[in-house]
Amino acid sequence: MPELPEVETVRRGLNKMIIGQKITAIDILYDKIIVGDVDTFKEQLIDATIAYVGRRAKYLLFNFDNGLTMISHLRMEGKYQVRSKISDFDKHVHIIFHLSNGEYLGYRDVRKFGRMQLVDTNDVTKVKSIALLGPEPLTPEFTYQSLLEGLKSTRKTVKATLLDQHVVSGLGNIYADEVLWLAKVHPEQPANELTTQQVKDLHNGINEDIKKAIDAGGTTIRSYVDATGHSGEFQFQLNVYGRQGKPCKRCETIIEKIKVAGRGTHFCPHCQVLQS
DNA sequence: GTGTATGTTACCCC
DNA sequence: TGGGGTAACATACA
Repeated sequence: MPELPEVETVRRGLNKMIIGQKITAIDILYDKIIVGDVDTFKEQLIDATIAYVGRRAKYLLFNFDNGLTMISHLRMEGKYQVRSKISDFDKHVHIIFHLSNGEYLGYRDVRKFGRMQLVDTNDVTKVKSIALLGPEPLTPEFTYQSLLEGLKSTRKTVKATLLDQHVVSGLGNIYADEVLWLAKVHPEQPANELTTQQVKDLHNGINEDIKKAIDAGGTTIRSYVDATGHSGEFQFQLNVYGRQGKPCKRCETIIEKIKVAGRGTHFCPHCQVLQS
């Protein structure tokens, strides 16, 4: 599913394909994707030109030359596609942007969970969902100290805390399991009980894993492809996610799968021991 | 038909 | 109150 590395890969693909294109028309086939008034959304984007696609955590930021930004979250299965004919889109494409070069940018979302919201570019950081995000990996703001403070402030399980976008943003279920394995931390360990060394290992592991995943173009587990239609390659480097029943790559103990914070959670019962 | 999958928000409850 | 748990969103697939 799209977590930070997948969204970053989509962003890069979009920037190669649609920069400088003007929106000439928009077809909205499923209203609930759009946050706010659908007609206003259309009116404000017609004749606007796409200047640059940015990103904050898992949010794509389509910046237009008229001072507006479209905040787009892919949630579980959202994806963007560029096609030369509308008939090239299937029934799961709910929003179609007509571009000035004659091509079409489609938003496909089987589950319809994704959302798009149009705001003034100057106000993007004031939008609640963006404003409350914690620092993201690979930025100067994501420090050992910031992670330590986020973990120390709660008795929630460390896994739930890593998934909490206010502590560190951009991680989802796959990378949360991966970094816990890297740092040898049990997913159900209360966040405020981690040792200094474990927090350091988590901080390093998050940065390194996210960087490797971006370099690999993200992880394709179920359906993820980037804006150019390519799969990611990081699934071949996963250490625990989806490996239940298989031997741990460090110690050969069989990887287990349990439920933590309502999510499927994979860990090595030998490397990742619950400490009391 | 049933259970499971994932991200985020809403909401109930102790 | 904070926070834990879970439903809801909508669909595909084993």
